[in-house]
Amino acid sequence: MPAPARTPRSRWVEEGLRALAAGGPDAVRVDSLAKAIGVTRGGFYWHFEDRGALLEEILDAWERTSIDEAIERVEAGGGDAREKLRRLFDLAASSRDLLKVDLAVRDWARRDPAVAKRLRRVDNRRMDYMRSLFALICDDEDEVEVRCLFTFSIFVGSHFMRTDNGPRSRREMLELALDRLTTPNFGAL
Amino acid sequence: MPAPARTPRSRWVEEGLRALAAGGPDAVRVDSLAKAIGVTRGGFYWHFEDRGALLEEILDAWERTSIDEAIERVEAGGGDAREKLRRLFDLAASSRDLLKVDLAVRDWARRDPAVAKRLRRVDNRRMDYMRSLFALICDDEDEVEVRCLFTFSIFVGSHFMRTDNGPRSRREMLELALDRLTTPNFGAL
DNA sequence: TCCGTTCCATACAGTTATGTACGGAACGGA
DNA sequence: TCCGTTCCGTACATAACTGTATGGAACGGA
Repeated sequence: MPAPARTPRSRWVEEGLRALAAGGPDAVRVDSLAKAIGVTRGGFYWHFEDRGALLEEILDAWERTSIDEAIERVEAGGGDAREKLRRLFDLAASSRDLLKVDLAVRDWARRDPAVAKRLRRVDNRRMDYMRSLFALICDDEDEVEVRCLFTFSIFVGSHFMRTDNGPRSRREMLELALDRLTTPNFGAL
Repeated sequence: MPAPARTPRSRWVEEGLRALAAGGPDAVRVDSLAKAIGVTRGGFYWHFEDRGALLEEILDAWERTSIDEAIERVEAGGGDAREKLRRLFDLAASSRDLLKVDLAVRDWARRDPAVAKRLRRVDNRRMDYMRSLFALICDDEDEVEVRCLFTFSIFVGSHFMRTDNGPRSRREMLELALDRLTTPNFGAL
């Protein structure tokens, strides 16, 4: 019967995610993954049709863990909408590796329509979830939308910005912004 | 005396910017630039030491045009702070090519410290300029900072997001957000 | 011990890129 | 017409990577 998997399929995907996070899709090279794992490319082509097939599976893995798991974990904690938003933000900021994959995929999506389609699916689900939370905090529909946009923008944008020391530190700024965003009807014009 | 430049140095930089915008730094290949221009690589190495030298000059060009020219153009239009912010936003959203270079540089900066340093310089100058404008609109210092963060985040983040049809269109959303941000003291908590 | 499954190493062919060397071609003055 | 500047084309050496083919090695049952 089956012999144990020494370097199973998942290992290549795992190492692929690491490479993607570190250097984008162009850094996902069969050669370097093999070197990182400590084997030659021999086994790779037993598992995968070609390099493209690996990239697909990498995206599959990212898509699964980045929506389902995330929302699940936030919901599991319970609490009101404000606490959940807090937790969502902390979660997004915490798991360093997953975040880097996320950013790499975002750039990748700019030039690959198939990747863009996947990202759209993921972002829409995240946005829907956020909308449902903000709707519990404020009544006005436009207000909800604007807060979603701000929140999502800060989450994504802040990692692509390189600004240092204005009057306040980055961390302080995010805190301040978050407080604003989770305060009921602060700006119902 | 000097013969006319048929494919001058600047031509390579220009085509390099185009490639960078389209596919990131990895897409800036001496070979493909030559093909795009319609010559062989022969002349390239007369102008540049190597591929790295070209990348440096590409970044130089981006740095020059993306701060100095931008701020200059916004200031040239005159008007009050609100109008200038409006114009700043329109400008940023309009020139498609420059924007794409900007986004490519942002991703690039995540893995190259030298690029990150340049981006920091640029972003700080932009942030300083925005801060000076928002300070004319609202008094509270924290308020100014939060608005800067929101504005910059939306500018950068919205191009890395892939969300469609919430209740309102993307364009409407940005309008709505901008109105909020340029309204004096809307949320002076 | 033998067998099937799972994987690894090695060798090879092909592609695409870099950088170097060098012989010119084109062009505008003098 | 000759010359210097500015480039272009070609050939060559090298490197990095992809994918294929093939012969096994390691391992756990039966």
